[in-house]
Amino acid sequence: MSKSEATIRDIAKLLGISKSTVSRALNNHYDVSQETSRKVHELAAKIDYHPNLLAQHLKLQRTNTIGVIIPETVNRFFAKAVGGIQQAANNAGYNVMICQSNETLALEQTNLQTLMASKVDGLLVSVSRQTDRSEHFRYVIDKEIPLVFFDRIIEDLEVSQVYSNNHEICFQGTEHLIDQGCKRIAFIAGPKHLYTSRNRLSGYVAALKENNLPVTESLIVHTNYQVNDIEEYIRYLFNLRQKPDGIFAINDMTALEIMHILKKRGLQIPKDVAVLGFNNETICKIVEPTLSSIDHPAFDMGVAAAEILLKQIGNKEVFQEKRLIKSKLVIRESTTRIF
Amino acid sequence: MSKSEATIRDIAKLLGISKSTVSRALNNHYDVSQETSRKVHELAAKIDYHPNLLAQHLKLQRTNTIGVIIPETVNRFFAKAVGGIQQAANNAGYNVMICQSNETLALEQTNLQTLMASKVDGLLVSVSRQTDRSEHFRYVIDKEIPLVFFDRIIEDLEVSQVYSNNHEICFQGTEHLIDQGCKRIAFIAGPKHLYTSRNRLSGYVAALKENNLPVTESLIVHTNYQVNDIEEYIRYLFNLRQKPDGIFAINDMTALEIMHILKKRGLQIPKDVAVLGFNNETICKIVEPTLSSIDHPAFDMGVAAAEILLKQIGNKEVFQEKRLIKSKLVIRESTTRIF
DNA sequence: ACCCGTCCCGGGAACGGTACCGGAATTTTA
DNA sequence: TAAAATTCCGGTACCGTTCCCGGGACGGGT
Repeated sequence: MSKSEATIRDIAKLLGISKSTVSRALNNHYDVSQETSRKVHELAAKIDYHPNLLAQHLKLQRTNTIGVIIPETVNRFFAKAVGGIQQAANNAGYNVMICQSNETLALEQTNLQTLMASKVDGLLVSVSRQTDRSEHFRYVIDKEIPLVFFDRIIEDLEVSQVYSNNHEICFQGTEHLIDQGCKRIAFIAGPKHLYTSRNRLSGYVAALKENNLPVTESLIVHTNYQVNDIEEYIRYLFNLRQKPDGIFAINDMTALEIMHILKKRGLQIPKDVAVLGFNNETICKIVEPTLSSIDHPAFDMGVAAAEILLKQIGNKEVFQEKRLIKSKLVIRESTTRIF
Repeated sequence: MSKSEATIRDIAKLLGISKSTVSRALNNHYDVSQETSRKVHELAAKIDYHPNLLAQHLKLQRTNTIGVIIPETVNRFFAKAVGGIQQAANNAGYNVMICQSNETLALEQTNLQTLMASKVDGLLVSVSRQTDRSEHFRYVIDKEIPLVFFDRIIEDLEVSQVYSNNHEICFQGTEHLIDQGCKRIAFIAGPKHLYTSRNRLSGYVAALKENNLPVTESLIVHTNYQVNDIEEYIRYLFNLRQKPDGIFAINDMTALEIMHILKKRGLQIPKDVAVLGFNNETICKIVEPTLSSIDHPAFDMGVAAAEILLKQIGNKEVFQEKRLIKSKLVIRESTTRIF
């Protein structure tokens, strides 16, 4: 008895009415008398009836769930973004199904398949660092399933996107380092083809040019967001004839590791080398010296992405919205060389 | 045409056979000739047929998805655990639906409702820090839905659980501090009624008693995993007549903040005060001094929990499995006072 | 007395699959 | 050559909803 759930026709039978009437009553439709409606609701509560969402979704052809594909939950940026997505979705009565691509294209593709097979009403994605093609997303677009990219977007697809001012903020960050007297600024960049890292790098380059500093290829290091080979990069950088006096790192973890290595080498921060991170995690405030960073509003981006997607799911006419969520430069001790 | 998906009866019509045959062919059942099976598969591939999981699940009365309720994804422990869960689940052909309770009982309860309404095949949960009752879980158990707790478990429920040696490892950690010559060890504990923090605290107390040290109430501080009031706790601790010479903190973030505050106060670590963290995050290795910590195997716990749950979903006879995943003490500079 | 609205309600067809069961066609066995 | 077994397939019910459509009851207007 506790095995099989109560259904709408159990209520119908018990009340001696038809299941269509019960359905209408439960959905507070017209064409049902106050009296029967009350009886239905009472009985439903009594026998602990819960509608079977599977059946409902099959019939209604929508699932009230949105699918999310992110590279990794252990990446704090995405963990926070997921928080924002869930908040916005839940407020609108939607559920969220999260998949991780583990930064691989293959998993991203299969994630897409399973989410589509699950008939999600829309998709939120931030691509993996391997993703250098977009056919799988075109497929989604062809099927007219609402799709919104956030943070790591693909530009040449005609879909909505939530992005941040990567170029501008890195321009600003680099200029800040220049203002502090840095002449040779190294840039620890992300994977080359990734939207975010490409634009961040271009911001750095633009700032150098704007300030008549040479753009030195050897000072630009491309990483793949792994932490393990940082030590080697640093060794390389500080074996150059002219060593860097400032480092702009792609994320805070990398920046912290760099600071650690520099300190071991007897270098002072920010006196000998200024270090600027990215993401502005809480750790920045409680490290020695405190780490300047770029505040990258993950939660807000998640909220924005979800909002746009939900709007898109509501309206059937397709539209494209590109929303900018600005990052901000947060200056702390690690880049303060002028008092 | 691209709007409505191809169905099993489209294939049937096109091939002039019945949909039951198509269904059998697609599922590689018996009772269908090689010839027709081939034709069905070819056509399915050609018209890009994908089975509608909603319909399948409704008919089959199972969804191949497991529900997960965790306090927060931004908590790295749970982010990692989710990684393990997803890996194990995907390997077994299961999907994962993740919900966050945001550390509140209310959200935990509604999460449970939505997951059950979605007809997940089983549930994996780590309770919120507010959770001090278990009725909502009893409800799940009554419905005979497989349920496995991990890390933050509820002991008095007869369900499977994956836990770690909280008591033992904190005993060991505390004894390590004692071995390093600490006489007055403060313990920054978590919420009182939480399984993990309760047992960690008891391990600390047991170690003190075992080593004939007094258990001083004023050295035990209960936090709620928020970071903001740490400064006040430290001020309190170091205003005591006899100040602590060792601190065992509930997590690494707290430990780091404590180190930061102590350094600002001119205290040396580990000379004046030894500090021991919990979770062994990567940051421990790149901070000054490097932070000793407890390695708490999140990923493995996630894998174990998922494995047990899947086994439970497979077998219909209910059973209870309690699996221990051991934490390990990792000693670094912050607690090394004897050379 | 008839017609027409309004108010409720029930029957039944979907949604897209799966599975039981029965039966026709073909092959094997007696 | 007839009976039995095997192979393959179709019809149909069902999973639990929603919704369209038709219709009965009742009342008021002509």
